[in-house]
Order: sequence, then C-alpha cells, then structure tokens
Amino acid sequence: MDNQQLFGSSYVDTPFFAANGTAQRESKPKARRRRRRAARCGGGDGNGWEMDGGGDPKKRRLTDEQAEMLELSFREERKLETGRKVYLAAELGLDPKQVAVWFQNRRARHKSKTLEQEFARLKHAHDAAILHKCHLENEVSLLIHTHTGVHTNSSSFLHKLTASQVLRLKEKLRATAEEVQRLRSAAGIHANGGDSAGAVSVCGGNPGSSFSTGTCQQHPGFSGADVLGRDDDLMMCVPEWFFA
DNA sequence: TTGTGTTTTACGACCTCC
DNA sequence: GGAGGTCGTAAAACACAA
Repeated sequence: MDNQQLFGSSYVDTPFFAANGTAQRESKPKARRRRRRAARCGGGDGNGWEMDGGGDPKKRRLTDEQAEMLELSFREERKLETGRKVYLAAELGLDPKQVAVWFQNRRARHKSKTLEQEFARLKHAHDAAILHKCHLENEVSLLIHTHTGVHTNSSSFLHKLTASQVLRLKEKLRATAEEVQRLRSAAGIHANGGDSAGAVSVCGGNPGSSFSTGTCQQHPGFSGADVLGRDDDLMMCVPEWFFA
C-alpha cells in the first residue's frame, strides 16, 4: 500500500478557517516537529519510545510510524473493538490501553474539527439569509415608493419584518398595483412609463416567484439572481442600517 | 533562554449497550 | 457487571516569538 493511498486528500484534515492561526500553523510546523522527533528517536528503547532522561517514560509520545498506523486504522473504522485493539497494540508494541486512549482522543479531535466546519457552514448560510432579507426589504421599499410615492425608510420599520412578512407585503403590493392598472384601464386611462403600473410591468417577472420577480431595470442590484453571487452588487443595495 | 500558546497523551467520572 | 463510549481536564511535549 503506498502512502498516496493511505493518506489521500479525502481524509487528511484540512484547516477550514484560512484565517485561523492554529490551522495555518498545521502543515509546516507539524513537519518540522516530526523531523525533530525523528532526529531524537534514535535514543529511545527498542520500541522507539522517547525516554525523558532517566529512562522512565512519563508521557510517551507515539512514533511517527505508530501514529500513522493508528491513523490508518482510524480511517477504516472509528470505533475500536477488542480484537482490533489487541491486534494494533501487538503490531505497534503498545499497551492496548494506549491504543484505546489514542482512539478516544482521535475521535475527540475529529469531532471538534467537524463542529468547527459545521459552524462555519451555518454561519455562511446565516449571512446569506441576512443578505437575502435585506434585498427583499429594499425591494419592498422600492415598490412602496413607486406605487405610493411614500419614501419609506428601512430603518424605521422594514428591518423589523421577517423575510416571510416582507414577501407577503410584496405580494400585496403587486396585487394592488394590478388592481390599479385594471381600474385605470377600465376608466380609459393609459399608463405611461412614469406611473406605477408601468413600473410594475418593467419589473415584470414571474408573479408567482417569491424572490426573483424579475430584474428591475431601474435597479439591477435587486435581481434575485444576483443575491448570493455578486458581492459588489450586493453591497450596493444593503441599507446603511445593516452596518450599524 | 524563557515565556507562552498549541498539541498530544493520559486519566477519571459518568453513560450506554449487551 | 464489564467493555467501550463521551466529556472535561491535567500535564508533558513541542514550536516559536521576544
């Protein structure tokens, strides 16, 4: 079995937080640490144990070979049944208890790393949701202004709404605009590009869509398709209260 | 050289499963 | 009840900056 197979990229723990100091330190210093240990390992006992001066091993660090073999075994199966524990201990010249402890600690490390990744994932999703909400609020604000002439201030009330409330409000506005359009048509008033009904037609889109109701030509930043993709556009329409 | 922060090894307490 | 699990923590080993 070659090392490429043993330590494939699918397993090797990759530092999730690029800015994390601990993670950043992992690759090079770890290699350095291993080199230093390897340099010292010649002075150990028959098992390769590192002795601390007097020859009484206190907290004995595993050799690279031992650690690698345990790592391989852990990759195959994270739980350690008795047979495997005894076998590994015999193979590595360790006490079965040490093997058990190593697996316990390895599981703990794996868990904390997994939690770290899960946290980052949830945080990213949360940030995206916040951003999405901001877009919806801005869109509602724009629609209110277009249809009523009232200039709403996001900081006054919009940011207090939930995303679903914003969506409902948006649907109501759309229905109102359609009603206005219908009444105007019935009264023989033809909408031009400057009135509210005209604005709705420009923003067009799919009325059934809760978010991507069409790219508003006057406000391209409000396009739903842009929401999670283009940061520059996003920043253009995030209200100032968002940063407060 | 030393102080400090991180990683690794080890243990005890407690829990679950067979 | 025993074996093996998690969780929290202590302490040794280690890297590195000052």
